[in-house]
Amino acid sequence: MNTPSENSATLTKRLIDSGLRPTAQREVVFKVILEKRDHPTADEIFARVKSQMPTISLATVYNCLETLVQCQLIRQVNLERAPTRYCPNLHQHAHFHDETTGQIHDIDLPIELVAQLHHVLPAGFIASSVELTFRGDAAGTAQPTVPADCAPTLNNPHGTN
Amino acid sequence: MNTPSENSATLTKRLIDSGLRPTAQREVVFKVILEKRDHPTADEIFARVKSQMPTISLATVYNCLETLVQCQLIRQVNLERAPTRYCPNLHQHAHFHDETTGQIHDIDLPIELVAQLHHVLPAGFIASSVELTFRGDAAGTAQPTVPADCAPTLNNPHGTN
DNA sequence: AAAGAGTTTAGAATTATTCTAAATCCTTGT
DNA sequence: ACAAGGATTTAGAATAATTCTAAACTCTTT
Repeated sequence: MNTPSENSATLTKRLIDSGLRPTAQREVVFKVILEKRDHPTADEIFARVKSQMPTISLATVYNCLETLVQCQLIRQVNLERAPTRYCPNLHQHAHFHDETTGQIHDIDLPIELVAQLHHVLPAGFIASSVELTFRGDAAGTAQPTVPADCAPTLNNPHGTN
Repeated sequence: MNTPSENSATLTKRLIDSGLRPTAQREVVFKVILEKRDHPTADEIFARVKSQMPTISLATVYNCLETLVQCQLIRQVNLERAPTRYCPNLHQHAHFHDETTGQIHDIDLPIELVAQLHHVLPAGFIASSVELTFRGDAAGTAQPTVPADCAPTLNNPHGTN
């Protein structure tokens, strides 16, 4: 488990390593994404951030998100015909999109399976990332698969479970 | 291999089975998607269709695409922050998005692997579909992985290879 | 041939995202 | 401390993709 100030320190380090500046806007955007382990859209993030920093603009939120994705602090998730969502879970995992509730669940992926996935690629194809999305119904499941208290974090990228 | 008229017959059957009407617009949209084994956007499809049916509207193309997806005659593919693409290949397969050229390649998926993917789902999660997308570089590869002449078709849904 | 459902059409509306140019904020050299 | 210069933020305009709307059209059935 890591504290907000540890996350903030990591953010600062990553930004500086990439030749970028640690700004209050980048920090608060990152913070609200980590606070809640869901998959918010840019607009949702904008709404959450505004309560803490009422003067921030939507364009800045988009800029910050782009920066955070670049620095590999968050990932981008796209579902069919829906606004882009952002995911703080950097652990290798799949997404399950519940078509009934619209909820997105993180699904753990065994490392061996990920390796196997890469083996399906013909010679010459080098994948830098894989995205696996299931669509269907999660019968009676309202809880996230990865509870917040053992979820992967910056300083513990693979989680405690 | 199947002929255009066989495809058209299948389309008609599927539509009628779903209580929908086989219309000239639906037929021509389906036809242009099958003609070229790529992953066109709605706009690209609109452009191709217009040469054969100049009066068709973009809204109709969107309507037809929705219908075809519903009838499981084509699939929808979404890449990050990019317009939706449509795929005539119904064979279980992954997509490889070449970030250098922007091209999308179909990647064959062994049936066992697909089964394994479903096994990662916790109890209660029933997936009706899976989407697997790789992102990276396809060194020097300009040919599609599934050549058109043995690609899966309506009457031969798993292809000849 | 009238009724009624399904479909198409053009254009407006909406939504998500990116662009632009001016203002502001840091950092660094002096 | 202070000016220069690059990085960042801001508001609002612009763009792109998609969906909506309402009228017209077209089948099919009576």
